[in-house]
Amino acid sequence: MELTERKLRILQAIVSDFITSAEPVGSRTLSKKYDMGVSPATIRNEMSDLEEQGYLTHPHTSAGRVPSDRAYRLYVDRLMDRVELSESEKRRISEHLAGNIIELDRTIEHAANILSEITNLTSFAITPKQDENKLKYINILPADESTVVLMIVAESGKVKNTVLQLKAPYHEESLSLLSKAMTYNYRGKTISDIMTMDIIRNFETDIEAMSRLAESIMPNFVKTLESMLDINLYLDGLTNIFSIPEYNNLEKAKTFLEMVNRRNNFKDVLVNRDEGVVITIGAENSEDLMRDCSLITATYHINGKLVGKLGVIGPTRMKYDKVTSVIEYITDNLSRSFTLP
Amino acid sequence: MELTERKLRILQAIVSDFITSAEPVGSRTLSKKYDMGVSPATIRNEMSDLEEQGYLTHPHTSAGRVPSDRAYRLYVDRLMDRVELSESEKRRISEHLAGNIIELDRTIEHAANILSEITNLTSFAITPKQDENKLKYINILPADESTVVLMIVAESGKVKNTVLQLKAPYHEESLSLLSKAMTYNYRGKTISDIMTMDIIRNFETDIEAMSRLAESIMPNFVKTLESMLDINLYLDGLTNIFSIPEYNNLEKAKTFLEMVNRRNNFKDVLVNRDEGVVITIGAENSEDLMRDCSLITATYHINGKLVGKLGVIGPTRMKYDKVTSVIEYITDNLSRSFTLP
DNA sequence: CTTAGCACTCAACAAGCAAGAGTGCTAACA
DNA sequence: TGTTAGCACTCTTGCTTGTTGAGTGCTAAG
Repeated sequence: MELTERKLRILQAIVSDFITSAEPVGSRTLSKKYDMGVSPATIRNEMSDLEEQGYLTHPHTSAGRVPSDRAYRLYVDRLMDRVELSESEKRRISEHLAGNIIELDRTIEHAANILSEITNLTSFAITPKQDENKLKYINILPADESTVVLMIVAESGKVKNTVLQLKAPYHEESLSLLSKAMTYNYRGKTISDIMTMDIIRNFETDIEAMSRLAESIMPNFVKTLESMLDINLYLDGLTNIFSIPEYNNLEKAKTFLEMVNRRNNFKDVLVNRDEGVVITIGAENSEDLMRDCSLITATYHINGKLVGKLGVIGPTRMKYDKVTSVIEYITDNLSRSFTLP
Repeated sequence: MELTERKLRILQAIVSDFITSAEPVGSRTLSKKYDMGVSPATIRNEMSDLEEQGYLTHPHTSAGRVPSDRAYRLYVDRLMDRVELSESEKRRISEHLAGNIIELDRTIEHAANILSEITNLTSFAITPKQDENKLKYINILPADESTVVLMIVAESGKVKNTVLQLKAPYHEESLSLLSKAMTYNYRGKTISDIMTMDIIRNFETDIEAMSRLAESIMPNFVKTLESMLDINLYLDGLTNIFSIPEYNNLEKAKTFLEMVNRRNNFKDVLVNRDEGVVITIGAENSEDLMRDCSLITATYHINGKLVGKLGVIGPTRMKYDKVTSVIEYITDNLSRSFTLP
């Protein structure tokens, strides 16, 4: 039941032709454009076999053939070639990601940005899960008579701050004391540890002023920690779908946009994907709404540990070779710039 | 050329009917549904007059009448009634905006959120311009052997921080010295002053270690200030347009989404609008792409000064009365929660 | 096994037609 | 003078029908 050399060649021709033209491809076109050395009739016979084996489908009797998910899978696994990015593309990418400031979130946003521009698809990126991230220190700084800034710094370099409105004025010394006490207590613990264990309740101190301060700050400390756990999702190139023939009817465009806009749902899908480059084609996606889409993701690393993801979503007919190369190139770049020397 | 009482009543009926039905309204429907006390024929005569005066249009000979921009303008200025929000809506809004933590950006995002949910339109919000905002202090904190966190606090309570990767290790004392020196220099100055004037170049110090540190930090200080000036734009309910008949063809939906997605352009439009509740209808909008849309914005205040904006964009056929009330209610709430007691 | 030839199928487009909604006008009425 | 009924007219919408072109499947010959 293995495919012959010729069948493979025909299949490859059909897939690449359909990927660029979006039109069902017929036997005549095939034999002309790709000089296969055989006549259309022969190709028809072969195509008929391929259809029987589930690699091709037939929108209707008198239309050409269209690759099935299975054909794309074969194409991705065995037929497609690596694509080397052009110099100008490489330059564009590095320029977008450059900068000696490590601004994690912004850099990732830019990565999603450039990805959608180069691929003309809808791109996305998520920031790493932070739950294994350890706290480095906590700082509470004065801002106003009754306003303070709570600042939490994690070992990864992630910083989060919240402006807090206190009910009463405070003493600056209490602030720095409390900062030190909290840092002493929580340093080196992971964020999720702090959240799940009961250490927060047990935070007690004998110094009266500090204890009152702690009372109003602790709940917000927890909230801020919580928000540090949040995974950010960046989407870009949403309107690109309008130039893709697959979405040239309202119903489909709507479905697509609504699917991607269910951000939490979409985040979950991304979080649960494996590391490395992962391609899921059409019905291989577990989500019903994604059955007509292909998803390509790759992972980037921060200091070789924390893992975030980046990728594109689009119709099953997409330039798998090119897109994969771009995504890999970008995630490599990201990992490198997020790794301290 | 003043409109008679009856013409006004007819116009009001047409506008409200069309706003809910989205169908051209004919004379027969009008006299039946809104018992005007006159026959369809009479109404036809009146409608004919109204059309002559530019309040109504005619998609084609045998269709009902459709209100023009001018009719909506009249409706908004004179005919529409205030709408009181339901208790449950009020509750939903306050719940969304509640919280004793002042997290400016997040609260504003939530506001845009609830606005689109209640109105079923596309909503947006922008954060205030920060250029009149004065610096309160600057803090440079240690994070790693060669990493520091630069933190800038403005008088409004706005906080911004950047993680900086230094080329060489530093002394903690130099950090706190530099923080103090910078604070001393820039406190009380507005952000745009600092950026435009030359004070940055002139930042000099005799202490050797500090000066080297300052050299690598100053450029990033400027960048961070720059990013503080950035106005954030939050959009929500984009996919709502798919349930609006006006956008039930691909071309229009595409145009709409692309217009809103040109974020910088859209930001500019918003920034340049007047304070208070502003309604612009169809061709009243200066932007070409917005000629088919109406825009309603209102302003909220932070501590009675800094001004941000919130609003919706949708087809000219929208529930002006309801939407205006919701927007006003939300901005009032925002202003109140952003004002320290 | 490959190929030429031919009948067959189906989508897409255009043209024609009927039904329905709504108007504009005219003439009669209060 | 304002209001109304009646009627012809217009235009959209949906339906049907016919035509064209692309492409297939099958058969028989090379």
